Amino acid sequence: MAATIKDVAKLAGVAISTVSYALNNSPKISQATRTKVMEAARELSYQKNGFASDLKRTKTNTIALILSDLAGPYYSELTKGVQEVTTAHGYDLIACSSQGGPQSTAVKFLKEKRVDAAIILAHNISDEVIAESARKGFPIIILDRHLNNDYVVQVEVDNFHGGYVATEHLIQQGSKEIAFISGPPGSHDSDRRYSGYITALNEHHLEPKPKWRMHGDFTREGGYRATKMLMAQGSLPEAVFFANDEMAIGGMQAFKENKIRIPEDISIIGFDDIQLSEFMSPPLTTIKQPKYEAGALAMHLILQQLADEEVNQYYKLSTELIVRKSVK
Amino acid sequence: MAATIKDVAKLAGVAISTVSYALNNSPKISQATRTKVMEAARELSYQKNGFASDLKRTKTNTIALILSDLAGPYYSELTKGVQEVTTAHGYDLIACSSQGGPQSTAVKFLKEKRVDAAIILAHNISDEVIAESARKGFPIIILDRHLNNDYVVQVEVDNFHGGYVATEHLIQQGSKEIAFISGPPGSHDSDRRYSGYITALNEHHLEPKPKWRMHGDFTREGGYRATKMLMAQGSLPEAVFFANDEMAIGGMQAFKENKIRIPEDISIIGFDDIQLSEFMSPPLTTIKQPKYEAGALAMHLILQQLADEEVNQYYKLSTELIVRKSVK
DNA sequence: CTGTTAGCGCGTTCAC
DNA sequence: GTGAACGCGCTAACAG
Repeated sequence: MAATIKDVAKLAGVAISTVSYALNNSPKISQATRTKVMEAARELSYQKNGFASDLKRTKTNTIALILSDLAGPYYSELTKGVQEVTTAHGYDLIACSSQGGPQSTAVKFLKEKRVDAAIILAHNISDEVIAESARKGFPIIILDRHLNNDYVVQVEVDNFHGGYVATEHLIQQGSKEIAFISGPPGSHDSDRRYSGYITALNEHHLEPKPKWRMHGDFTREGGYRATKMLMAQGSLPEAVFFANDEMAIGGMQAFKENKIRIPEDISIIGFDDIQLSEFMSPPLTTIKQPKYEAGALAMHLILQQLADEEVNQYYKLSTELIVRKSVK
Repeated sequence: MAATIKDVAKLAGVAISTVSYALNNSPKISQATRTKVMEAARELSYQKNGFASDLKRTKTNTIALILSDLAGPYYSELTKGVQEVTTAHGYDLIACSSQGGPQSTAVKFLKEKRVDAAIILAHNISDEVIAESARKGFPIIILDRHLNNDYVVQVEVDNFHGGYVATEHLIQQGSKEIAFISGPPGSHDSDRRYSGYITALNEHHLEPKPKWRMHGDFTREGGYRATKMLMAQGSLPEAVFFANDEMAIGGMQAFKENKIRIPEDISIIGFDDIQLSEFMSPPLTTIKQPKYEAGALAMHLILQQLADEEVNQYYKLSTELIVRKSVK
């Protein structure tokens, strides 16, 4: 059905290679021939098969942004950073999801050399898969974990410091009993934020209590459930540090249902500074991540590596406390 | 650097075709040989080149979801609908952006046969590009426009009826002077909503006034600017129908800055029911689109077409009025 | 100079 | 279980 280069050659009455040269603007071809070829191509509405040329060129010119869930509340600022740099340098960008584990689209693209590089922000992709895919000439940037691999570069937000600052802020504002709602088990980001929390408590000689630690999973429902469990314990902490904003929003919902007022009865702080935060009532105090910068940096690092330049293996970006109204 | 099937064949001491069969679990290969091959593959950490096999198979097994902006506030419910159906049927899904016009990743993937089908929700892709890409055996579903083409199927939300219901609701609640803030020029969705608005006005013998019509562009800033312009006219309408929620949110901001209270001083209604709407203060009354359903339906239609089944050329899904607190 | 021949990239699949 | 053609386009080397 669809026309191939062969058909165009036949119609134009020239050799296949001539068509290729003409269509790729090689100076070898005369204007007359070029026009003839173009016309034939138009007539057959010929479109080259992208795979065939990628195959030959062993270069796809496209970068994959791998997210745990395409539909998720993923970081649009980050995507914007990636996208802008990508486009500015003439590369193509595709986003794919790692849902489905080893069968996922993400894994397929990572392994089968379908892209020239990848940026990964997908906690549900295993370290092994990344390690297996990493190879010379195929830069991978990871945004959500540590991994020691020569071919993998890490761009990390300073989660530890963010967690520390959040907790410190709660303490400064007068809280002593501070709960922590974590992300999914094994989440590197959540763990680092927790470390910051613990460190801040320790510095102020406050004791971290196990009952003030609940597990969420970075979702709104998870935050809601964890908060309900917190309340079920009978006594309430003075403040809660949610490991991300989504969970904080779920928590606010839970508190509201139990007529617990924020910040009068309890202080709340989140992490991420997602768009919704400032629209909550009260607006959510949180830790802002430089997401746009992270995305842009990741993409820059890829470009440098594709250009065979040396880059460091590790980059850390700092966070910022955004004070709004959810902390007393 | 990277190992090819040839290397595996050499190491395993078998023919290239044998490796291919073994790796694809063909019954033609004995268990012993299969194991030998697998081992060689592992040793070389062989990964097939996805393009080569797609090329040969002339099938990619992947579907493209084309959005106007990967970073935009795109419809995550829609994506979820698409994603779930796609995954359930063993297809892969990639999302790409049409930013950059004819040079965009979206256009490249559409034209160069890099995917088996596409779902388009990207007002900045031209009808021509779609028409040029449409061909037998390459299903395209469009969610945001009309287009008469044998190879293109349309899934549309009933924008006309949504616009009608929104306006009707404002009228029922006592408004007579109703402004309409439109989307970007040429937006099919916006136009249909506008028609619904006009029809409702007419039915109630209310006259649409040009001064109550402003142009936004579906962004928050656009809604903000349009609203400022509306206010600059001196007199205010009793209600405003924003062609989407993002603009309504921008509008609310503008009203707030001018100390105009919602809904006491002016009623507001949006369109889309994006996540933020219910968190606004006051919560935004709006028209909900069945986005998940639209996505799932689009993907189902693709599967049917890939299976060579006949499908209709046009599907319409209905909208729903969500009453919250922004209308008096 | 213009345009052609031939081989390549890598994996799949048919005929033997 | 193997050899070889094939999918489609690119490009070095060569002939006109």
